[in-house]
Amino acid sequence: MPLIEVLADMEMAGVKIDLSLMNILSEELGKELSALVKRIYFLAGEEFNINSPKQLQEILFQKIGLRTIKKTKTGFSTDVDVLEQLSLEHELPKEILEHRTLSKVKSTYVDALPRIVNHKTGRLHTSFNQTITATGRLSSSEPNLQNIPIRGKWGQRIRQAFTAEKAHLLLSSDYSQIELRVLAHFSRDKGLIEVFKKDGDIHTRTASELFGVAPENVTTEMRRMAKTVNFGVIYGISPFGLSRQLGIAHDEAKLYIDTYFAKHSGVRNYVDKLISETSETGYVSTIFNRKRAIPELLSTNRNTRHLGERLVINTPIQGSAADIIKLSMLNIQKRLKKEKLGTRMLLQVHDELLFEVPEKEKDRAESLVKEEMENAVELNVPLKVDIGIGRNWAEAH
DNA sequence: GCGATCACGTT
DNA sequence: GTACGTGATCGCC
Repeated sequence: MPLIEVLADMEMAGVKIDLSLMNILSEELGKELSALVKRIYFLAGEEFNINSPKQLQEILFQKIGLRTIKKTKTGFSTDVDVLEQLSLEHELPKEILEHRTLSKVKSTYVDALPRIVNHKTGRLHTSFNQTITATGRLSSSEPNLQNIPIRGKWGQRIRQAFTAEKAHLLLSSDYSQIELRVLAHFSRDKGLIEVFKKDGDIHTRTASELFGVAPENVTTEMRRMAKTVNFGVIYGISPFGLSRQLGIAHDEAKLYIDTYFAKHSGVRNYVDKLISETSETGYVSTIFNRKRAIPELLSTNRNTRHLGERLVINTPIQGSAADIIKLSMLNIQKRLKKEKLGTRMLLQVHDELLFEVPEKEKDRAESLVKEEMENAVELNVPLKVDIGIGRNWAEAH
């Protein structure tokens, strides 16, 4: 609960937005969108509401006669996975996807955020909610500043609009692989501990194990797949989920998972033991003893039970990472005050903190933040923090 | 105006 | 496959 004061400070501080850049982006997006709309109407042979999944379904599956791939409660899905498959057979789905991306960026961020800039401060003030999530993470709302785009051209340009005050810089500090380090800690898995103690590349190491090649022979593609497997482990992996995520066969996904657990018996034993213990106690705990009941584990429904198993695995990891960054926020705020620095904490995005730093304080702030985050707790592997500094959030990252 | 639905942004 | 919040559409009150 002492975190409340830190959160209140962050909410009151707010973050500066470059409104003229947002305006430029809005106009560019508007132009690109209207060109797309024209092409889409031409390819569809008629005008319709592109933002209506219902109308889009009729065009794709009835008028054009493309194959249906998966169902929703009320009809056939037109989500990104479906449209990507359909783009192999027709021009239209590709244009729809592009339209979706641009209209999401425009309506949710570029147009919405400037409308709610505070008139007195000229800044954007979010609410950080402390009692919403099941795992102990924070959430952010009105506006949600924890889901600002980062990928692709438009993600970068939107983050360029999050700027520092005059004579200030933005400093972004993020925990490197905190969830996998927490897993290494809980599971005491020898391989995981070794790679983090040596500060090795975890995804390359996993790829080397999964594909049976030396680390120096790991290809980009192998590393990409291994990265997905590592994330899968945190989420409570299943062959079904992994095969869908990687677009590979169920059997191949199962092989990767089996190989992973064969190479990481510490993780396998940890997961097995945790699930059986949780079946007895009914709840899991984080590193600071935050608890979450997992009634799903005892469900008679197989899918719900499997969901319960994933929650048992994921909650202590995600929740412990949340505990750790919250403690570091408290310690950082305490030191900033004690040392009378002008640096202000602005945002928390689960494993990242964003600060606004007076230019002259840059080096002091950097070492203070890094030290407090890396030493917030002592695990049986080191915690590592990457820091970036720049005029805007894109540069700082 | 409200809620359900679909879709999609982040970690 | 975890955890969230928001926008657009659409049917209903």
